Amino acid sequence: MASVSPRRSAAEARRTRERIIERSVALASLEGLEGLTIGRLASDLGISKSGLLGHFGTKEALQIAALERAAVIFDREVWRPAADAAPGLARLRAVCTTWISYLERGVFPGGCLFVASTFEYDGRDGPVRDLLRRQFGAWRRRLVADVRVAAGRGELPPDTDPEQVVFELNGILMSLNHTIQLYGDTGAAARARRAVDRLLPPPPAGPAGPQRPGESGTPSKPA
Amino acid sequence: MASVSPRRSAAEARRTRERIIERSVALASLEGLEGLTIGRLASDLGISKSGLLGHFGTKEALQIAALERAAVIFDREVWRPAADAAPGLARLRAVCTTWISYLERGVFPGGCLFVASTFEYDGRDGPVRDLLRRQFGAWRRRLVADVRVAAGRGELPPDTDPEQVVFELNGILMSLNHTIQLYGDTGAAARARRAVDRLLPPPPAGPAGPQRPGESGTPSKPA
DNA sequence: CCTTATAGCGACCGATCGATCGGACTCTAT
DNA sequence: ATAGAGTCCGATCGATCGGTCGCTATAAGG
Repeated sequence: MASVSPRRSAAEARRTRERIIERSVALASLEGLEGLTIGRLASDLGISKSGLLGHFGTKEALQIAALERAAVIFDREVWRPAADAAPGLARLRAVCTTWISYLERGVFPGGCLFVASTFEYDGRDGPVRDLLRRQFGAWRRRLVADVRVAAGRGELPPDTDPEQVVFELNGILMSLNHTIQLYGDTGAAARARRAVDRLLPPPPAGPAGPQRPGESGTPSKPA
Repeated sequence: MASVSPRRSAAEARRTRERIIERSVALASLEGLEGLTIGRLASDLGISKSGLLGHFGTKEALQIAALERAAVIFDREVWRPAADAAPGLARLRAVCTTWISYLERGVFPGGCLFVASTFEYDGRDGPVRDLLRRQFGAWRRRLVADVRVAAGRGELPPDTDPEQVVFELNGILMSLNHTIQLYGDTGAAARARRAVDRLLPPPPAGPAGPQRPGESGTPSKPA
C-alpha cells in the first residue's frame, strides 16, 4: 500500500521517457531492435510493462524512437566535432577520425546500431526500414557533398566519383565495426585510418600551404 | 487416422533433415539466426515441431547446422569457382569476382548470412559466435595467404600489408552487401568491382606477359 | 519372423511475447 | 475547490516461444 510510488509530474514523465529511450538504444545495439523486449526493458528500469508501453503505444514506435535517438547520438559524436573543419577534404578526414573513434570507444556497446539494424531488417519492410533508409541516405548525401567540394577544390583528383568514394568509406568503417564486434580487436582502428589515408590522402604538410593559399581551412591543430 | 503419414526410412529421414537445413539457411538470412523459430519453420515445411526438433535436439544445434551449411554454400559459390586460378593476384581477383557475383545474384535471399549473423551476435557469446569467429578466421586466412603470394611474386607492391588488404577487401564486400540489402541496388556491384580494381590492380594486359615470363598463371581467358 | 531402433506425430509444458484494461494517483488548469 | 489530463500500476489477454513426453508405425537387422 505504501510501497507504490506513483510520482508522475510532467517533468518526471519526460525523464522516464528519456530513460526508456536511452536504455533502449544501448540494449538494441547489443540484442538488436527486435531482440528488444518490453518485459526485459521494463524490469531493467524498474517500471511496469504497461507504464513503459504507455509512453510509446507500440513496440514499433519504441524502436523508431530508439533509432531517432541513435541518430542524435551519432550526430553528436561523429558529425558535430568535425563540422567546424573546412568543407572538403579537411572535413571529410575530420569526420573519418571522429567516426573511427566513435567505433573505437564503443559509443554503442554493440557496435553501430544503424549497421546492425540494416542487416536485421534485411527482408521485412515497414516504417523501421524506411527510417533506416532515410537516415543512411542523409548521411551519405552529407559525405558525397563534401567529396564533391574536395574534388572541385583540387584536393582530390578531378575524375573522382563522389558516390564511389563514399561507398568505399562506408566499407572501411563497416569492416572496422565488424572486426571490433567479432574479435574485440580495437587495434583494427589503425587499419581503418590507413585505409582512409589511402582513399583521402592527407594534404602535403610542408611548411608552405598546400595549393589553396588564402584558405583558412586545413586545420593544423584545432585544439 | 488415415491422414497421418509416418513414412520414415533412414534415407527419408536424411532428406527431411536436408530440407530443414536448407530452409533454415534461407530463412535465417532473411529473419536472422535468432528470428528463426521452430514453429514457423515446421509449418513451412509441413511437419511438426517435435518432428523437426528431433533432428537437432535444440534450436542452437539447428543454428549451427545452418551456419555450417551456409559455409558449404559459400565455398561452392565463391571459393571453388575461383580455386583453379593461379595462386596470388589472379586468384584473388577471381575470388572477388565470384564474391561480388554471389552477393549480386542473392545466393542468400537476405544477403550474406555470416555478416548478418555477426552483427546479430554482437554482445552474446556462445557456440554460435565461436563458430562465426572460426569461419571468418578461416576465410580471412585464405585471402591473406594469397595476398602474401601476390606480394612475393611482385604482383603487388613489396611493402603490401596482407592483413590490411584483406581488411579493406572485406569492407568493400560488406558495403556492397549493405547497399544491396538496404536499397536493392545491385548496380552497386560495379562500384565494388571498381574498388577491387583499385586495391588489386589488374595485371597489364599488354601482348607481352606481365613480369613473370615462365608463369602459366595469369589466366587470359579461362573459358 | 521377430526384435530393435527411430522418424515423426499430437498433446502439452512453463515462460514470455506484445498489448489492453480499469483503476489509483498526482499534477495542472480553471 | 474541483474537473480533466496524464502517469503509472497490477492484472490479464491470446499468441507464440523452445522444448518434452508418450505414442505409433515403419524400416532395418538378427
